[in-house]
Amino acid sequence: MTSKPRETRRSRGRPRDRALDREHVLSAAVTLLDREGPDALTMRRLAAGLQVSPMALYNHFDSKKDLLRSVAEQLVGQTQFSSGHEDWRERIRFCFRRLRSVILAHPGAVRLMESLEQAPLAVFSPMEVTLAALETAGLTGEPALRSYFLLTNFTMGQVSYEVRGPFKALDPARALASGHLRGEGFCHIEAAAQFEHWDFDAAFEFGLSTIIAGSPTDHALRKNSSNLQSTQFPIGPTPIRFA
Amino acid sequence: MTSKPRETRRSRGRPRDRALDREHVLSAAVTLLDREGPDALTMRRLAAGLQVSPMALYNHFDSKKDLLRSVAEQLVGQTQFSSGHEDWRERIRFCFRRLRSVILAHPGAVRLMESLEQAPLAVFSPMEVTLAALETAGLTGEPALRSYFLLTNFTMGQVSYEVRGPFKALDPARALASGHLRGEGFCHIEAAAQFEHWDFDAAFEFGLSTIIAGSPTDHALRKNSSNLQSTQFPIGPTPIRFA
DNA sequence: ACCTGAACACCGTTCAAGT
DNA sequence: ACCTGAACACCGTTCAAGT
Repeated sequence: MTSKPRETRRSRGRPRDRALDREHVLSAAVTLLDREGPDALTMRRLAAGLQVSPMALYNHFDSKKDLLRSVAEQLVGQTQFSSGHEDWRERIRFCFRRLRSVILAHPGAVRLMESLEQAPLAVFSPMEVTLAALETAGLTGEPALRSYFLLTNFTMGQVSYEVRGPFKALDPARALASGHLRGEGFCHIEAAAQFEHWDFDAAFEFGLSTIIAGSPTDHALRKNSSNLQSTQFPIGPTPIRFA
Repeated sequence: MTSKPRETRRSRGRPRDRALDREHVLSAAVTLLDREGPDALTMRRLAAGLQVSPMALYNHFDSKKDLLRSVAEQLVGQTQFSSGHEDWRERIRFCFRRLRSVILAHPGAVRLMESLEQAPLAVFSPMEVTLAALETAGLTGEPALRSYFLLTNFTMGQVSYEVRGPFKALDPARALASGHLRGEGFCHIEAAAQFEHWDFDAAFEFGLSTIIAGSPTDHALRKNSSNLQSTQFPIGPTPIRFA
């Protein structure tokens, strides 16, 4: 796993080639997560991959929780959420497209992040970018926080849904078998199930646009939503895709 | 744990008072989840609470996964998402307020549901209600699905954030210590941290209203968003609270 | 300071056995 | 048909010991 030889390049005489350091452990953890999923990311298997005793990890991390949080931290912490777009709307779109992209690039990271009870600090970077963008649009204080809240919760919710494979459970036969949809039937769901290919990118862009258009900015308050028609549907540039 | 004596009341002679049935196990699982959280919900502890061998549970559930999914199923399956409101907007609000409420009433259910790889069938009940409501507003097909998607992802995202205690990690000192917010500083977050009481109910209602107002219904398309000002901010009736 | 091996208290689940 | 106890292959983590 990550056979990078780890040249010990600081102060050549003494430091004793230690087998581990945080960075090395974290990169091994990410590749383990990517290859075998979040359930495989255990202290013992990670240590085995590093050819080290399980207890060696505890010299660099307080606990498994600490390690998992650090993995999440590293993933979102190394991505750039700010951009130079003039339009504050584009800055917000860029930010959340990036957030979605990092996580989709590491599908196991979704369940990992959901399992954390403390969010990693790095998630505050998108928050800062968004609040700054909204401020230039004249939106501050609690209303701005609510818009940020709406954006981030929608994004994380969609990504979570997306990574799980959305309609895996949408088999009408299964739905029929259970008695849960008794009252209202489920004819609309049956109709919906016919969309066999669901365009997540478009759904995501729709969500962003809807939320941005719905933010009570100065602009929106003064001109009585003159550009509603144009900001509601535009799909914009295609979202960032990872290689 | 749930000392209900379980009168065996069907066909009095024969059926042998079996120690367990699905319903009994599930109710014990819910109380265990509520009292000690999702991590405590193990097969062994659940069995111990029921004074039964761990393996006895496997006569009623295929696996732990099956049991956990059934717990989620029971929680959201027993709530009524449809209502008789005339306004389709109110029907949608009612539906998602209910969804939020059930889950908030069992905070451990958030991590539980996030840990499932297959969603329980019962989550399709809100879907059916929403698609039906949107249809009366003239919205069908893929646009309707997108609006549903936006609503449910926002709701689940907010609930998840809400249950975790949102600003637990928003200590500016911690944020300063890490180098992650180097580029842009984090003055906006610092300002935001001053809101020491965050109104989740209001944030949720704002989200619902924004999404509903942003749905491209017949109505919105014909009248050029005449009621935008009034539908964007209204908080509406107070959300459902559980006893 | 960093790593190890043995040990402890837990997991989910298989299996053979009981009724 | 339903339940049990013993056993297996795993966990995270403590601890005493090595260098």
